[in-house]
Amino acid sequence: MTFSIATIAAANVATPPMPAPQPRTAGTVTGRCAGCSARSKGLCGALAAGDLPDLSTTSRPLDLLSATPVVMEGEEADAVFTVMSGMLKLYKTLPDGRQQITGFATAGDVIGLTVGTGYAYTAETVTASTVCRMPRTALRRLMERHPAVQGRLLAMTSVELLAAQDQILLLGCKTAVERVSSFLLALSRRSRPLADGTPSVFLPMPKVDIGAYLGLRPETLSRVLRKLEVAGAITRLTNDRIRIEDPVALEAAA
Amino acid sequence: MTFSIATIAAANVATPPMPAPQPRTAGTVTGRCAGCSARSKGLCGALAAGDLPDLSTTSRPLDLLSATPVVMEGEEADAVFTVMSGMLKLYKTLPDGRQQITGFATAGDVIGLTVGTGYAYTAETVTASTVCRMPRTALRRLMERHPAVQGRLLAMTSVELLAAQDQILLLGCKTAVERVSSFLLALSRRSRPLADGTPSVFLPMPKVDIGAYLGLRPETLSRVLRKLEVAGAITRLTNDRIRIEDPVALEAAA
DNA sequence: GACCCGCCCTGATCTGGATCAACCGTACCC
DNA sequence: GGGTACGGTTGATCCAGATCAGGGCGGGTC
Repeated sequence: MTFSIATIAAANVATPPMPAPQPRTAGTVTGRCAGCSARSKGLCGALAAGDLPDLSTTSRPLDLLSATPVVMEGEEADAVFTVMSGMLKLYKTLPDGRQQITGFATAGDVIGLTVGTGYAYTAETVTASTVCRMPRTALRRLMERHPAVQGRLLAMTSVELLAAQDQILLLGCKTAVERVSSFLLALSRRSRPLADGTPSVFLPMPKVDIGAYLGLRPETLSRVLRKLEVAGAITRLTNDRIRIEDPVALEAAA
Repeated sequence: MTFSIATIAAANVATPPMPAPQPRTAGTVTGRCAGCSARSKGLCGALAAGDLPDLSTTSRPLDLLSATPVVMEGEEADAVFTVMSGMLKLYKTLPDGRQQITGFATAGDVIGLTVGTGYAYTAETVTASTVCRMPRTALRRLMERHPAVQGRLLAMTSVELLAAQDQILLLGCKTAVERVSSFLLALSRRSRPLADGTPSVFLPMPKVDIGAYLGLRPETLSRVLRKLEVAGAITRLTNDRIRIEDPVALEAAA
């Protein structure tokens, strides 16, 4: 039986870099958020520097090993999490165990938002990650005190909705080759090119997870990647990095 | 060539009940929104009765025939529409013409919301419908004047996101029988049962549209409905109405 | 009335991706 | 080192749903 850290905060937390619970001295606490790498992203970007104490007193960073559940579908949603580093997968599960990954979360993404009382999906780290936990009550208070937070929340939710509708189009209409090509292109737009300028994508998650995101079996994904490689559209540098050789060809395939 | 009424307001508007542009007499205008059947839903539900003039002066109802486009994917998003009656389909189109319906909109739903400058999908009536048009600038002003509107917007967007994620699960994992069963159950939860108390669903849209929503061909949909009928789970009363005979069996199939 | 057209249904066949099975390379552990 | 477990790849086969084809029916028009 696994428990999510939403309810059992001590589970699966990496030992060395976890900061011990800090006293609420304003100085220390403001400094923590001020130096945060995700400071300008997520919900926190909606706040001015002067408002940081409101964040620091309620939020707490957590360093997590890979394969650690953060929130569990259906569990009571008592906190939201901002990803500071690493990558998580978000997925839904059918009663018989089939899983559909609805998205991957990286730095700046906020997970655990919900309209009801329970989380809508399970979130689990795919690499070692750092997330920042904020209780739901604190988020509510933050929204009341800072209307800009609500606006940011609306903008983020709208962007997620757009992405979800694109995914619906992908799953409902596209072939395996089109799905993989679309996926690689979408990732390459969000990542830095290699030193020589050619675009590349980093795939830290296992192939079975990419398949579960695209509605494909890992065998099919493997075959499609090989086909794209033979066609000269991509090169597989390592198991977790692909170089895009011909973005135009990929675009045509997507 | 078709044009959406977002840009050409006079096209495809039904002749008789279309109210002529009204003078801005506060009385008339407040009355229009006060008597609106969608008054408590959509964005308008976030406003108190005293604030109705803010709505009435900027919104305008439109009666539309079936198969009328309201917004077109990619077109400049200069207005949002609240559905007052009827039904619309929302869909995305691939370059080669394949279409994926992302949802159906009924009374109270708001269409045309977007984060960017262009609409994210095409919306088209499937039955004769009445929608209420509000320019985007008016919505922006309304949000500034009434913070509750923004909250309502956030709630509505979040609910849509949940629905989109459920649809991703459906398209990514489920079989044809599971998709159709899930669809019928979801609809039956939102509709009134028949006079004798048994639940039923109303399907005014053509079968090809239901298929495009569920990621199935119409032939497959037809076969699945027949199979469910033979199994005793449903009865097809007319072409556009189905009675749910055995909700438990449907639940099991979904 | 006769005709047409769009929607729906049903049967026959095809196929893209799933499934089943085997193998390989790498990481980890004793 | 050897053993083992896991992720990834490849090949062979299968099948759910797509595609192709034909026919029925109801509504609209002349």
